[in-house]
Amino acid sequence: MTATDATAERLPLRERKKLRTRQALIDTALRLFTERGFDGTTLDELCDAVEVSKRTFFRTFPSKEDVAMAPTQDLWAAFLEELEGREPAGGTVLALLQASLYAALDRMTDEGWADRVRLSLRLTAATPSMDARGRHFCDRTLRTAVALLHRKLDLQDPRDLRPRLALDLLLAGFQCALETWVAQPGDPGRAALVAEVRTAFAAIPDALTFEATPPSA
Amino acid sequence: MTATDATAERLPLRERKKLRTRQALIDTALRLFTERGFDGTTLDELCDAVEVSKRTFFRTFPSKEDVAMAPTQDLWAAFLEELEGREPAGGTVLALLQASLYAALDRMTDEGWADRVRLSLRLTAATPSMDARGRHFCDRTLRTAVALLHRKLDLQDPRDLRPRLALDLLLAGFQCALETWVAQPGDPGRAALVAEVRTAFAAIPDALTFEATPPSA
DNA sequence: AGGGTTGTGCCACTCGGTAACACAAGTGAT
DNA sequence: ATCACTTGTGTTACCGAGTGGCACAACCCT
Repeated sequence: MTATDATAERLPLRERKKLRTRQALIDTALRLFTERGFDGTTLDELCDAVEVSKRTFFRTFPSKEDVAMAPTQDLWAAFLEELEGREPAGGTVLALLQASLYAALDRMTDEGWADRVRLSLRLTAATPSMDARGRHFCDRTLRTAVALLHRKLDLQDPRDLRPRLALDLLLAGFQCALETWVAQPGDPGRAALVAEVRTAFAAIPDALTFEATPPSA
Repeated sequence: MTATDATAERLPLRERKKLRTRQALIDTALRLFTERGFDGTTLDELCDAVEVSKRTFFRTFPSKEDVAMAPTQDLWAAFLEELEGREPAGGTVLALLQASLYAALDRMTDEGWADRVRLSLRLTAATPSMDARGRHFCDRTLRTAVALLHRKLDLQDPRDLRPRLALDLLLAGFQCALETWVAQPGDPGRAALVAEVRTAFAAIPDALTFEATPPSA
């Protein structure tokens, strides 16, 4: 319907159908989960609403949690693609990573993307099992990216922790940005998110030198 | 049997029994999960082995995953206590956090602790649902610590990201240390883990300034 | 010893997730 | 158009995690 249409214009009919039910599942899931809560919605109800069998659901998504986290997962997939496409040429690794993330954000041109991400994040914050799953996914992406960096930078020592730590910083900053963005009133769009990301990234260097002065002093 | 004995010397009989079955569940779970795999072991089998009803299991642990992650959770609880007990007095926040973690590690004096953690981590690495749950727990600890820091440092701006980022760095470094430690041959003890932590923490400043030089140059 | 409290075992149940198999729908040929 | 072939879907039956309710036993206090 909304997101994948541009890229799926001329696919075989079968594939288009699959994408349509996939998108319907995502949208309906976000709606139902938001209305009745994640645990308050059974998979059967969701499948009834979309008129799909439970079997089909699990062919499309690996778990109940994943259907509501598709929007953010798209972003991370784009991030990995961007990182893959970039060549290291001067500047810090952290800057390279940040540039990839900005580019990935720029690619999320879909109309409802920001709203879906917002719904998804609110659900994640309210649902432990979704939170857990989300962090697991994040970590898998991080590991893929670490391996990619090691390859791209041609690092001799596989135990060199610097790429890993840089990625952790990127992730931490982005998480912060997402949290403040999703807490904003109204429906701030993608641009507002990018602004938050810039703020968060700007705070990174200070985090190391941040002095622990006692409050009385 | 092993860990909580020192502190539980003279508790009411009922509490001691509870702790004993708890410890038995942890040890048996680590053994069974390691032998047959996490998914290859049903809760019924575990409960039969410990001679406890499934109902009792869920009164002791909130999920099947948690029983195998108790050792690390003990460490994080100790970390929070240490952080709570320390007063900020000069030095960076990051150093304060690192000191708390070292102190928490020093408190894990239990004989089998290192071995249990190793088993637990290997299981976690091999079991997605355990990994997810573990990261969720880590994040909850992080949030508690962030709130604690904001209170202790008497920060005016609740959106100040520096404590959060510093904690993320601490966590990232510790995760790195755990991974390399658990991959070491033999059964390195707690001291070896502390050494790995020092190495990882030493790499943190470099992560920011790490240059992305192309491999050809 | 006896009454109150608290943990435990058993039973039945819901729901997420999977396997097997039959069937319908899309695809590509003649 | 129609035929075989491939591929996605629905149905049924099932397993295992996790929960609620209730009776019962074990501990604790006096």
